[in-house]
Amino acid sequence: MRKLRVLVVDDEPQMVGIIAYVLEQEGFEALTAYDGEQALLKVAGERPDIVVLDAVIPKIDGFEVCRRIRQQTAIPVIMLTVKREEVDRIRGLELGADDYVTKPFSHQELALRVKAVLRRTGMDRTQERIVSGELSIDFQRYQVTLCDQLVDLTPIEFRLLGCLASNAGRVLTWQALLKEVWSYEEWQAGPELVKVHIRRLRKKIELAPSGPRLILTVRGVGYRFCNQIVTEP
Amino acid sequence: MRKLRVLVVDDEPQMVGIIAYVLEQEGFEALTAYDGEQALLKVAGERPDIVVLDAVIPKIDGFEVCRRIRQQTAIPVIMLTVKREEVDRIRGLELGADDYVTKPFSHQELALRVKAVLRRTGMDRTQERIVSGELSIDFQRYQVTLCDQLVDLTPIEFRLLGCLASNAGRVLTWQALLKEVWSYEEWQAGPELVKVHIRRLRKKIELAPSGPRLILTVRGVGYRFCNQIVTEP
DNA sequence: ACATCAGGTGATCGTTCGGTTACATCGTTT
DNA sequence: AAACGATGTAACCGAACGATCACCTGATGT
Repeated sequence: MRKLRVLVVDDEPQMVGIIAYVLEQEGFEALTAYDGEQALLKVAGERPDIVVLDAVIPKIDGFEVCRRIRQQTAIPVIMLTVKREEVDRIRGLELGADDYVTKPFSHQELALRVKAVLRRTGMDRTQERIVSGELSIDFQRYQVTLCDQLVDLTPIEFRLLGCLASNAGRVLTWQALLKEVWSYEEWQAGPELVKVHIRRLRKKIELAPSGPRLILTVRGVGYRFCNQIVTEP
Repeated sequence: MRKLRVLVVDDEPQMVGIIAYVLEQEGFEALTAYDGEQALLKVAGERPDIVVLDAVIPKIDGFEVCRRIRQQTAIPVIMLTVKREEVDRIRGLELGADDYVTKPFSHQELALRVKAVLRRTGMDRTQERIVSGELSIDFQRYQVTLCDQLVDLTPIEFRLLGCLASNAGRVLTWQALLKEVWSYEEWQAGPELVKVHIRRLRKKIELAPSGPRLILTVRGVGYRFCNQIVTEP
């Protein structure tokens, strides 16, 4: 499960350092930039999951940076400002920032806001458990239970299931799965690899492996994890 | 809820005073020492929960003090140095310090680091004991008992157990353990180091070392401390 | 109805990972 | 100086794991 990446932008290196440190403690990966130009470059090049952006920065100011980011991408932005009164004024500007935090702020508060924004925007992958009917996946314990019985999965099986389940409802192609689960490019292995592992996974978690109810195959496309009970014809 | 106790060591009384004040504001209890000899005596006599240690102090220098503390106890240490470049050089020295802070530092930052280290190393324990079945870990006395019998653990073994037990249920990779128990970066040692120490620890606390019930291995991932009885199919 | 193709199934083989033991090193103790 | 205990390193073994293949099954289209 990939770490979420935060781009921290501020002109004071000390502030950047502290914020980066705090967020790293909370399990994020921190990227840094010290002016508006750098910020936009890093956004384009590194594709962070969220940006924490000071309003007053050199080259291009924070508001403009925010506007451009939101114009070109869907990456959420949290803005830092000094004055509380400013917040209301800024909100009117329709910059599209997802949240505003006034300096000074507690570190806890910032971390909470970052998480909250990610959760709201649906980018949150920090989820620790997925429960779907009789099946429960615990990412912290690396444990899967089916009808309250422990199921013993290998690392790849676990990642495969995790990948499918956290995209429940969506169809994933074998190429996508290769990339997510194996970190392979599609030329590094064929669809057989995925097939075999899907098979083994089904054998372990499906009550009737030949009539799968959780991992459904969408012919010609890929596989889809389903949490709803399917009515049989 | 017991207050966590911090030993602050520096040769400048003023600096000691400031640090102590800041940490007291944050809810810690502060002890003080002004040279290396005093520091070691206080560590032995008072058993603080964490030590904040300046590099340049009389009698015995900070690095040596750090090394000795970590050799004889599991108490985490934060070192203060003047030069930022020094930090990288020192990190390589395998002193085992848990974090490094360069002067000058903001008070906020120091407090934050202290808390972070305590959280990471699992020595956070406002809780003083962890009891899991026949096993009991006493963080105040640095003692572990198994079936009411004292078990003699080395400092590393104690830290390892403490780290696993205070993250009970969560799987910790060997990289994470290296970082939290040894304060190593992952290139400084391989998985063998962790393997061997896990083995030694199991030999001492597991009733049947080959069928471990407390320290479980999750193949391909890491180790997990388990406090619940798992029903096998 | 038949050919074709995607997906399912089972077996096999080389590799990896964790457990284990033995040994080298360093500091401390006697 | 010798002995000991704690720690780190290296080598080996065996079981578990993962990749590939060969073959089967069932759907689809002409």
